[in-house]
Formats: sequence, structure tokens, C-alpha cells
Amino acid sequence: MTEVQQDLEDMRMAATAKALGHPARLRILRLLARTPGCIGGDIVEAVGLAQSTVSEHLRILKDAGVIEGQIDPPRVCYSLSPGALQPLSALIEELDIIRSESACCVNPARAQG
Amino acid sequence: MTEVQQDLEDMRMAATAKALGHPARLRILRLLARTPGCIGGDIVEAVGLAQSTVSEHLRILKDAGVIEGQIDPPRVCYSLSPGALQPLSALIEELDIIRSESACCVNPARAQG
DNA sequence: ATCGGCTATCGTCGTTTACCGATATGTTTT
DNA sequence: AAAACATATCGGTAAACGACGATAGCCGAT
Repeated sequence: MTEVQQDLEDMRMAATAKALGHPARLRILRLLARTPGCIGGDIVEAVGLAQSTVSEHLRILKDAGVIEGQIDPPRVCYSLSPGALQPLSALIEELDIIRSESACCVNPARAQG
Repeated sequence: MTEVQQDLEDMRMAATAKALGHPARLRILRLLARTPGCIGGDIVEAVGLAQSTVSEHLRILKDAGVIEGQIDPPRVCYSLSPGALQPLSALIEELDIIRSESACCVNPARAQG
């Protein structure tokens, strides 16, 4: 992977992580994961914020590709985008693997100092 | 788990996700994972930002508990905090599991509509 | 005691976020 | 056509973020 590709990848993953970076949005995601059918204003009630604020959080999640909305007038049915968080999950795993393959942080030359 | 505990948990996880929500910080994490010894200004060079900016990113990562810094004068040796990202990883997995256990988003009553 | 290298903090600036109430949009029902 | 409903967007405000240069703090070396 070239440097530029890596940068783009980083930007996308950072955007995904950023979308998860708010308690209300995590709450929304949990709610969507567990609620099978179309829910509407239920989300508003569940998170305890104004409707416009919740709508904004939903937009952020949608822009990040974490959720999808399908129109079902007069509602919009939101649901998790399957696999959208996979890259982030993979990164976490990757960091752990790389780390454990490398020596500990402490420089060997200093480890005895 | 009580509602309040869940909220606290959400706040912590959101804070972790937020810390990952910037390309420069992902870059730093990858660098730290792969670099065995103590690196210092190398990080500054690698991310291509001002030293003060990088220091700020490091502080954010440290505050979120994602990395640790151990003093090795006149440097500070940063390294990944093992397991710090595990809760986030677990959440992602949890969302996927819950989702796949539930019916699809579409309300059955409307699926044929 | 001073110098030099490394990291942290401060002050600043412009941008973005979070939140809300109010309003607009779009769709079904009456 | 109008009413009812759900969601999106707008306008505004306060706070947080990202970036930088300048400067302060720390410690080893001279």
C-alpha cells in the first residue's frame, strides 16, 4: 500500500472512529442494533435529546457510513450498515499484533540502566 | 448493568473512539506499535506536523488511556497501553452480534408492502 | 553554571461541534 | 385542499478542536 493510500485509509478510519466518539451516538447504535423493526421518534425519546439534535447525530452516523436510512414514509428506517466498523476493528487488532511482535517500548540498551 | 453504569461506560468508550478520530493520531499509534524502542522527535517528523501539535495529539492519546509515556530523560518513551482498545473492539463485535440475532430492519408488516 | 536537545505548555486564531427552538419538506389521511 | 405526522434543515450560541509559534521546564553534557 502506498503512502497516499494509507493516508486515505487513515482518514476514513478516523472518520469512522470520530462518528463513534459521542455517547449519544453509541446509545443510538446500540438501540439500532437491538431494535428489529423501524423505529422513529423512539430514538429521540431514548437518548433524551431534542429531535433536531438526534437527527443531527443520525446524519453524522450516516455520513460516516455506520448506519443506513431507508425511506418508509412518513418515517425513515435506520439500521446498522453491516461491516462498516470492521476496518476499525481490524486496525485495533492489527495494532495489538504488531505491538506484541515487537520488543517492549524500553530500549534494550536502557533496560538494564 | 444499571443505566447509569451504561452511561459511564458509553462515555469512556466514546472518549476512546474520539481519541482515534484523527488521522494523525492513527498514524502515531501505528508508529508506536511498530517501533520497538524509544522514539522521540521521530514522531514529529513522521506525522509532518509542528512539534507542539504532535505533543498535543500525544496528550490526547495519553488522556484517553490509549498510550502511556515513561520518562527516559531527556525523552519520554511512549508506547501503546495494552488492551486499552479492547472495550471498543468488544462493542463493535457486540453490535454485530446483536444485529445478526435480530430481524432485519424492515418491519415484517411492511416487507411485503 | 551554562549550553543544547527534547518535551510540555501557553496564547491565539479560525473551524467545527453540540445543542436547541423554529421552520421547512415530504407523505399519508381526511 | 387541509390536517397530521415524521424527519430534515436553518439560525444562533457556547464550547471544543486543530494548528501554529513562542516560550518554559528538565536533564545530561560541556
